[in-house]
Amino acid sequence: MTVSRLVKVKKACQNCNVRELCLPTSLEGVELNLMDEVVQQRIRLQQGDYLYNTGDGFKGIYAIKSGSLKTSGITIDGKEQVTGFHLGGEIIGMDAIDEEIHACDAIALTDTEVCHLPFDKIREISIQIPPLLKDLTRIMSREIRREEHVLMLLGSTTAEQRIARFLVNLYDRLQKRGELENIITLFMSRQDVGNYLGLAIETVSRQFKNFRDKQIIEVDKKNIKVLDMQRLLEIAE
Amino acid sequence: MTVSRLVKVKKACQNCNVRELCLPTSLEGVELNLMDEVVQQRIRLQQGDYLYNTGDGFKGIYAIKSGSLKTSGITIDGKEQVTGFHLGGEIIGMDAIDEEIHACDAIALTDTEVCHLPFDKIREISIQIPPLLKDLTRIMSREIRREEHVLMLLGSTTAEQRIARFLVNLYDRLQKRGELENIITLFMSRQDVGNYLGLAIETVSRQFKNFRDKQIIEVDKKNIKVLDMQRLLEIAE
DNA sequence: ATAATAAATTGATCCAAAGCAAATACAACC
DNA sequence: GGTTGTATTTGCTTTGGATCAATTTATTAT
Repeated sequence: MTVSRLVKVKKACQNCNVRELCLPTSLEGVELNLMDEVVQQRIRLQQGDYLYNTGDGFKGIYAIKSGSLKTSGITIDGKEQVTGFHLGGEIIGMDAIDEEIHACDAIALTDTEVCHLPFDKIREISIQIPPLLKDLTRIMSREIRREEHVLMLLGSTTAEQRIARFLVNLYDRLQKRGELENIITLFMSRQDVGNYLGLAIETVSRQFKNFRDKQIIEVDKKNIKVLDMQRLLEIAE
Repeated sequence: MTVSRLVKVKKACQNCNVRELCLPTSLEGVELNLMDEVVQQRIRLQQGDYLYNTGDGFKGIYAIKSGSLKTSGITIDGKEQVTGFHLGGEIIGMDAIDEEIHACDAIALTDTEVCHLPFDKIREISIQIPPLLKDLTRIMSREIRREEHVLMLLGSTTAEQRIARFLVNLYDRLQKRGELENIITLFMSRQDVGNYLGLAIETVSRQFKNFRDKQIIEVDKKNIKVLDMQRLLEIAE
């Protein structure tokens, strides 16, 4: 099902123009340069579609144009473990470069558009255009640091602190992408939040209530309005 | 103190020969190729020495020849958070490539030797020798996957499972490096283990006792002898 | 050696978050 | 509209692991 979608999109959008079709406004210079040179196709995903599955052969990395995805692996005992949420302007799939096999699933959480960046071509062009090589290493380095950051996030002891840090992080990323002032759109389920943060969904729900009671946020299903960012930052520390 | 050590080593070991001086036997091909081209100096660290501090300017990445290090960041509220343990054959410092500032501390847990790999030179040579570019991206990809793996590790609910997974992971890495059969040498303190796994040191201690009572391991201070790997794997799942 | 300091273990208590269960809200479908 | 299935919230109970405190075991210095 996902595969047929991919094929269809491929036909519809060969060599699409980067600037026109595949550029989230939030993309920073490094991604922009890279994409400009190597983008070949745009892929549309509906909510729930897989961009790739664990075990899939590596075909390249993906720049997220719009929408959102989660990456999640399967632990040895068969349970899902969400390892990250990804927004427009970010690049995913770099964990598969080494072994040429994807080590996790990437699933669209909303309708999403990504640009496929064939990695062989990236390498090829990086040799011809040295500044692009710098961009490439910077992008990969950033991903390493992002994951280190998640590790720090999970280091917090209390559920309250984890949720606060999660919200602050998401807020920052959404604001950077020009989303509505003070609104955090949770594009993932409570289940995914809990899984990601190592908390039961009930705990996630109760912490939202906790912050609501303290007049720090307003919760309307998937939309969270931040009323008191100062307090939220204090709790996150 | 660390700085003076670095300077001293620099003088003693300029342009040391890679094959002779800086090669852990466990280094895989990709690191080996890379190092062969760009290694300039070897750095000796004593237990407790910092290879770099958070905020230090980025001077390059480091291939660990022998010994072990931990990387740890400081959370917003000032507490330490261990983000990884690193053994001979691994490469650290790649999180700083993007912003050219180290985002964490790297501290030697035992007497350690590392090879300094200036990153500008790596890029330069990668352009001249394309296979090295592939090696470089593979090494960075591997680091991304390693951190994803840690995230999965922390996803496990119970302390017992976390400790089991931690031991299995360490066992595998040490065996790959040709360490003694069935012996896991804990080169880090219980404090570090607990911090890394998000557990109190008392819990770490009690879980070791738990596995000891179950005849799964034998604990002699820093040395853990695995008596029943099957059981350990079952608990880790 | 012995003292002093730090690391690790063990015991006992307490609490935050998990687990269970039931109720409510939402979405998709006929 | 109503019905079914899913997601979320809320209440209640249980428990795993944190915390506090004391002891034992290492390590370092004198």
